[in-house]
Amino acid sequence: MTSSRRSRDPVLQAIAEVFRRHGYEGASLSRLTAATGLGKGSLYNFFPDGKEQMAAEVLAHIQCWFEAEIFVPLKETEGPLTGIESMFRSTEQYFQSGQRICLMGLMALDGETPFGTQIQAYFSDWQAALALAIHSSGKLKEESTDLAEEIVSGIQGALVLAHAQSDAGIFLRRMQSFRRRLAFPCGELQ
Amino acid sequence: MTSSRRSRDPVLQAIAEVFRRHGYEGASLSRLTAATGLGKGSLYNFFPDGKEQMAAEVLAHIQCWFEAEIFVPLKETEGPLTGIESMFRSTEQYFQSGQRICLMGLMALDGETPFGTQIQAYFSDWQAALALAIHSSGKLKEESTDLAEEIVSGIQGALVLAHAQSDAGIFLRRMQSFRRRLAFPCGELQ
DNA sequence: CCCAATTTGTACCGATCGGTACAAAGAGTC
DNA sequence: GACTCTTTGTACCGATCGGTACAAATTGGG
Repeated sequence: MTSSRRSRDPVLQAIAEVFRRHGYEGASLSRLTAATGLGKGSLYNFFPDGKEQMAAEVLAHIQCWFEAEIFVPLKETEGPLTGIESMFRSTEQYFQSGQRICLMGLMALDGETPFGTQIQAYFSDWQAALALAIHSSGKLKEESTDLAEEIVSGIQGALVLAHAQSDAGIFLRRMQSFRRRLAFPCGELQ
Repeated sequence: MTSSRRSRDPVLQAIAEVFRRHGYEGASLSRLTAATGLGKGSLYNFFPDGKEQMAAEVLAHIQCWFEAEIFVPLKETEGPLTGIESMFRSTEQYFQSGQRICLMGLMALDGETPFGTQIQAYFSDWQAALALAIHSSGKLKEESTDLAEEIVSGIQGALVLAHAQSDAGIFLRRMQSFRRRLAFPCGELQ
């Protein structure tokens, strides 16, 4: 039991990578067994409900990671910009400077999956936490939610474009642009 | 022969919708026959090379549409903002105010498809045309390409977020935000 | 060391995958 | 109406799909 908990994490990460590369329908059991190094027997021992459970747990794992590493710092850090800057840094690191894809975004586009609510929660949590941080950095409430929407969606778009062009620079440039946008004290630019 | 050309377009559109909803791997022949109303025989008569040819022609069709309806107006319209505003309007219409997904963006994320160059061309054509229009509206060259990158990627992100939240308002709000961003005369906001 | 519980590999299931073969049906031409 | 040429439906192909059954191997606690 303890060993199952111990080994669950790397397995989940390998599975996540398969979903990222092939989408939900493209993540076949043969690819999943190859990526994890586990046979079907082990895989169905860990995830009795099959592919759907694997995807659900991967998404929950991702949500958890972002909650701990990004949303909480956004909401709790006292210094107004330190939480936001830590978000940018963690985001750049997580997405490997734009070379890695956001599984939540991919599954959102894929549609027809039973994970709509998980995906919805991920994005609204992110936007809410960021809006709060921006607001507490001195901007108006309205402008803060608008900027948060712009940045959260902008990150997704930057990942799409960076992957389409195989150019991680696009992602990093967009992130710098968001930083610049937040650095200005007030709302004179809308 | 003439009838084959005549009926090819609506068939392509039905196929495109299947790819949009299910991705490349999820677009099974059974779904494609159901969506087009054609049997396998007819489908392979139109597209002898099967699914790959269907996807390639769908992407080419999309590229063509954008070229004619968006990129050319962007490059040719004399009035600086009329071309850009027409892009926003056509984009909103094409993506049905954010309820429809960008197949190019989806395929870009899906990866592992043999359409990388087509997707790359689509996005770089769009960005180049938009950058030129922005530049000719009076902004600096550098700022123009940056703004074009921001807007093209921002549109993709807006589509992702709008679909994730099932809220077309997100897409329309982002588009309005881009309009505002371009309305300001110069680059004092960076 | 033994025993119970877990973990693993393998064989197998029906269904569906993308794709082919081919004969019947239509359509246009003379 | 006989002749092509295209379009269509149907049956079929091997491969792979997601998932199950189950016995062998492994593991951990006593």
